[in-house]
Amino acid sequence: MPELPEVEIIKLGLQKKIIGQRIKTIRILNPKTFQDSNGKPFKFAQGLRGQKVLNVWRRAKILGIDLSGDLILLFHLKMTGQLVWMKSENRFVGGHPTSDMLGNLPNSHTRVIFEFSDGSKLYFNDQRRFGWIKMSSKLEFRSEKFFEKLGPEPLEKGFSQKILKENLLKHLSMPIKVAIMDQTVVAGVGNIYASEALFLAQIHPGKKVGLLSDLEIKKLHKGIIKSLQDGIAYRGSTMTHFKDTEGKKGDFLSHAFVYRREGQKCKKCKLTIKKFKIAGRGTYFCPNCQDGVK
DNA sequence: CACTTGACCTGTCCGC
DNA sequence: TGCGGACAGGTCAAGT
Repeated sequence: MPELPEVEIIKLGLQKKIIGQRIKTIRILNPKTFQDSNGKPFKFAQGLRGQKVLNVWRRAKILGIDLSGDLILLFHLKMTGQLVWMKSENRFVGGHPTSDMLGNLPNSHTRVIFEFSDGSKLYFNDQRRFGWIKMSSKLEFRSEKFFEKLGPEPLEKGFSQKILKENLLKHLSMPIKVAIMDQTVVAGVGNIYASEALFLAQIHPGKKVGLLSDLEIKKLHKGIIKSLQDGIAYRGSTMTHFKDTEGKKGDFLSHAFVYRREGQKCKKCKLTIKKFKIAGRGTYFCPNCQDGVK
């Protein structure tokens, strides 16, 4: 599920809910999900007990929680991960869950449960079990190369056209869609927002990086930023799994130009949206609006 | 070295 | 109704 906008929505939700709370208990229902910094299942999660949540942050598609006691938790939700927060007694904020929301938790996909000092709980659910939580000390974290290779944050000032071009030029023969999903080129773009950004930039997803003009890179830079901002504004993309911290779906896909719109009319030119595969991933585009591979 | 494919998992949907 | 295959937000390691 989650690309940059979805993780951002979760970050904003958690900041409001858990900063200042202390961890009371942690239940690990799937040992593989909870790992040390080397990816080995963690055996000493009880070290978390009593630690206070100091901050919640995001880098690329990774969510971080800074704790007292020199500890850091990192979360990667991969395809189907969810972080859903509830007040005590498994009740949603705002009352009974609507059809947009989850049923009661834990469910069969709940892998880890954190309980906080006020009785609220944070459920890490993950149908496919690709997602992980890593725990390390701040000291260990600082010396880690974990984030070193990541490209720039596209919604921060450091993401200039110039940087995008420099990073793209390392991958001249790659289809542009694959290149912008490469986390070392730009951080946080995944399969949905890659298709959307390329539509906004009017570039065919299969066009080789080396064939892009400066104007196209300029439009792509804008398109990446715009699609991600819209993703956040509509509170993320839900195909089936993405939920925010209150269990609500995101609405971005009903505003998408191309993603999952195969056979439907282009919102700009009214011709038909097409789908094909690039590097094994479903890719959507408008053959009329997006420049071909010449 | 640059790039592509398969593996990791579970669930759903579609065609036969 | 059942069964096999393709596919689904991501990222590695292994292979070409």
